[in-house]
Amino acid sequence: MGAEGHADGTVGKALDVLDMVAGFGRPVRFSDILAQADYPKATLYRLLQTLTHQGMLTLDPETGSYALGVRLVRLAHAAWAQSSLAPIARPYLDELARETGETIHLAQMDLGQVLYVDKRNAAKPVEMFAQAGKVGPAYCTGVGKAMLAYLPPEALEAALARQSFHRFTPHTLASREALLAELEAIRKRGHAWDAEEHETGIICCAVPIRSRAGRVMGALSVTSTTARTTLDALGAQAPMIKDIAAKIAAEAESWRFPEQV
Amino acid sequence: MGAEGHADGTVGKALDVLDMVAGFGRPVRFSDILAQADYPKATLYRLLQTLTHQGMLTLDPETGSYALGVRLVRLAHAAWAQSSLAPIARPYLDELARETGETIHLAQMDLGQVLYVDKRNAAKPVEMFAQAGKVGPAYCTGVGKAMLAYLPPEALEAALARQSFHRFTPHTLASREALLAELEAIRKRGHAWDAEEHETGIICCAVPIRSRAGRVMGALSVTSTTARTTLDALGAQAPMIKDIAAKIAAEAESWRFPEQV
DNA sequence: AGACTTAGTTTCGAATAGTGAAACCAAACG
DNA sequence: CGTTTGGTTTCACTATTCGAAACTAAGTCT
Repeated sequence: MGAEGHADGTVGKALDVLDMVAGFGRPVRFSDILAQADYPKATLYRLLQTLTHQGMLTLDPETGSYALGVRLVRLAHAAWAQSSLAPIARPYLDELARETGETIHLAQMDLGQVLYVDKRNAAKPVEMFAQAGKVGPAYCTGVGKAMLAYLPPEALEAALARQSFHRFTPHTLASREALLAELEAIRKRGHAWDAEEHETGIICCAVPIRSRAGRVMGALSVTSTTARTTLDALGAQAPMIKDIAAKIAAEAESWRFPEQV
Repeated sequence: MGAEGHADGTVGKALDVLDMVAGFGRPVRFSDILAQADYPKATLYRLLQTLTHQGMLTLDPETGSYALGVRLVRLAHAAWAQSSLAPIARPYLDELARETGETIHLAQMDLGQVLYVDKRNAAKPVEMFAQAGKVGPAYCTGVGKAMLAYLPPEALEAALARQSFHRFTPHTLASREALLAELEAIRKRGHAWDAEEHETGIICCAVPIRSRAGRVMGALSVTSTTARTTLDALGAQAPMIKDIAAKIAAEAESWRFPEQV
């Protein structure tokens, strides 16, 4: 029915609105949202009221503008702590950052997009969640390709359908075919490159984090610049990165079973 | 109708379930949730299905257990980045941590409870979100009392109604009257103490962060131990803490107006 | 001041979406 | 092989939600 995303039920609509408010990145007034959403005035009004009443949004009575509520932050804490990967990977990321002196990314797949879950920055020791939580494209980032390469066919298909294939740089793989060929190469090689495909001057080496059963749980990458190093030099570190990815995977898996309370 | 919390509409119920899953702090199976929630089987099932379909939950097909979804992490990132206080306060917290060498907390009020939004730890430079996002009681923490003291009457009443007044230590103010008297003292003094009221050996000095109009936006605290310092010594730093709180408030406020896009 | 937008809130009958007891299916158990 | 446990589906009933339209409260303009 709806032109876009099939928001099922009231809950879907409410979450849709929530995303919308989040998308603005600043407090928004009723009419701002009304313009963007194609829900009728009264409906939107009720939706906003419900969300506010539930603490997912807050309405500043002075300016009459909505912002994301604290309940989300609370939920988020749980989500992050629970997301099998992030808390477990923490010490390993620290280690990897220390060893390499480069920027480290930990990412997961989210509907064809890359969601950065944690990050270590060469300069600023532990800078997380100010950057982590962001989303990026899958087809032109190291972590994205590393995950795509090991996705089961149906999931890959679903993910591919959501790629924009925008050409960010001259090196961007801007077609489905080019990407598929690259994914094949990644599987052969065992790790993915980002050869300035997303941003000029930025290169990285990424490996998937996979469960023993082969399920892709996330990806880990070491990022640097062409000014500082080369792909080959980064590649020399691939075995170490893979090793750490394996450790994270192992620990993440062994976490599930002893949950008998 | 419902014995407990008045969850209005389907959205309320869905969010309720979400909280529930978050509360477990680990992947949970259908029946775990069913036991906890008092929704009928079929209803809960549909709710979970919707949430999963929406990406707020993920269902691990292997173990058949639900966990919080990535969409939540994405939303949370936005919530944190947008929560007028947290991102602005970042550099100030760093500064305060450097100056005092103690643990710093930034908190907001969430339905009568204290929600820790950011944290600096004396030992580990920047440890956030692993601790931040947690909630704690308001009546027996420094930040909690600092905020309560400056809440408008109705909000204070609502918050008080939600305090458990559990006696954590011999110093806990375990009654409404004792707390009200203390709040009065805090207003006189301009800052709040935590004199081992929540945990033995832990003391802190907290100040509210208030808008020019007087609205309580959050609170800031410096925490230490009785082994290392005394309340009086902490009190000597109160002016500096207040100063920083004022700076954060000012910057947070000046953020709203230039939003004309 | 009076007329005319603009922004947000409320109403109310019709339509839809949510409800939940009960039936059902599939494993695991004894 | 009958039974329990854990999860999914059905379906008639009804409470919720829908959304056009009416309404209120500020601004603006002339």
